[in-house]
Amino acid sequence: MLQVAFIRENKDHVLKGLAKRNFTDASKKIEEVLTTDENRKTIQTELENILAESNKLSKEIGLLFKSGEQQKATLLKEKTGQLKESSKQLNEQLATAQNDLDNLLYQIPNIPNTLVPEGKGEEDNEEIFSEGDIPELHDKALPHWELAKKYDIIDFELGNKITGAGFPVYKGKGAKLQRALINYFLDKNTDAGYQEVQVPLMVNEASGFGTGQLPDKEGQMYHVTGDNLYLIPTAEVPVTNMYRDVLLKESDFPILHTGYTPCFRREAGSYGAHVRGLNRLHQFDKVEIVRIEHPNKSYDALDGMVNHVKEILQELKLPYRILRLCGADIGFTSALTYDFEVFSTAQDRWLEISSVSNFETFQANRLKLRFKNEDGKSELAHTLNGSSLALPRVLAGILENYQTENGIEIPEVLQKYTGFNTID
RNA sequence: GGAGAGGUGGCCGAGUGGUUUAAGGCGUACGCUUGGAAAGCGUAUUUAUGAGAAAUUGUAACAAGGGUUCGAAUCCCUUUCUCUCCGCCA
Repeated sequence: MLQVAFIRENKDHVLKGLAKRNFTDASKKIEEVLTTDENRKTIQTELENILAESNKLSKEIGLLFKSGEQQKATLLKEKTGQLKESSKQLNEQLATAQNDLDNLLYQIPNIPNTLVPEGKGEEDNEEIFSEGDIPELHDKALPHWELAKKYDIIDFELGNKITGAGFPVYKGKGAKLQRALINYFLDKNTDAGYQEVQVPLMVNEASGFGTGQLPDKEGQMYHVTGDNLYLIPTAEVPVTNMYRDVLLKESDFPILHTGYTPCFRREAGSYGAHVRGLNRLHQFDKVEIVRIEHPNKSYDALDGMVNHVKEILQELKLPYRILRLCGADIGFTSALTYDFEVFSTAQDRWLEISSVSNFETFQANRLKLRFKNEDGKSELAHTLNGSSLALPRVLAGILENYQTENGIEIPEVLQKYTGFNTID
């Protein structure tokens, strides 16, 4: 969530940013925010004056009682009674104004970085890099869901029976390949300085709110109503929330974490060929990297994360490209996002396998994640995160791109983790 | 899940209705002292937000939320977390 002070002081910049996102009625919304905030301030000042007055009187009454001047005290009591009445009213008004303001602010997305291209949809995302040869597959090449069946390594029907669509069962070498990928990713990340953490897979409301899933996007998460908890849609939520309500020192930067978790997403409304096989699941595994950075360093950190993910894909020898998401496609909370897509040769399409973003202070403001700067003042930190990587689509990419007529080769870098070189 | 006891500042710990943002201690910072260090002495040491050029100052916060009262860390209610005992359990 943006800070009102920021909106007030950078109105033009905010409006331009919202225009890039094709945000409708931006200037109307922003005006509404500002007037609501002014209103809130006026009420608050008035309330505080009344409270100051009544605090003063209360002290006097206390002194009068002590010195036995009951009558005078009783007189003053009547006065405070009136003050109390008006402070009650003002309090209600203040709560309403604050609530109105919050509701407005929740609707306003993060302001995109200047690098973010204009655009109307995902077709306007800017490809900034691509690498890896797209293999020439043999005539009988199959999409991964058929390979999975042929070699009996992923069973989608079994998942349907146990839970429902989107909850596959990985078997034998499929399960082992998945575990190998997780270990490989975690090792790469910890080697690069990210501290490994294991975090809860369910979070409370405050955490969902902190990273921006709540209040608007609760439909994407599974809600455990009995205990009012949510299954995490990504490790970003619990990992970033480790730093909710935290006041850091400058020397604490940079903070780097990596964590492996299953992720749960309802994906309501998705259907068709795009959700076939491993393309889109309700439960999937992901290794995440999260950084908390000084505002001056966050864009260097973002580049560092992009390069890190690049290195992993190079080692896996998968054909991939990097997109800089345009204003229409970038997430609500992000200021700049790079998507990594791996080419799924047998499907002839790109699959998103990582999304690396800088949220600047957008999450930190909600999280109350601050640090003491050189002047001794507290300032919001920057939060960043990215996938390194999302497992199912990497798996799909490997199965499809590494298939031969005799079986599926295992990328060399993974062989020491799997203990086998082919699936056949 | 049942019964009981608790939650106070960076930490320990006092405080059961009235100049208490909160004694005392520890820690930390600065100064004095010292050849240097320790000890000692002195000073400082929460956050958010409003006003002010600044010194300063208003308001709020003693787990969270609500209530009683002129006045709440202190009394009442709800929620939550921790500890002890019992139950269940990988």
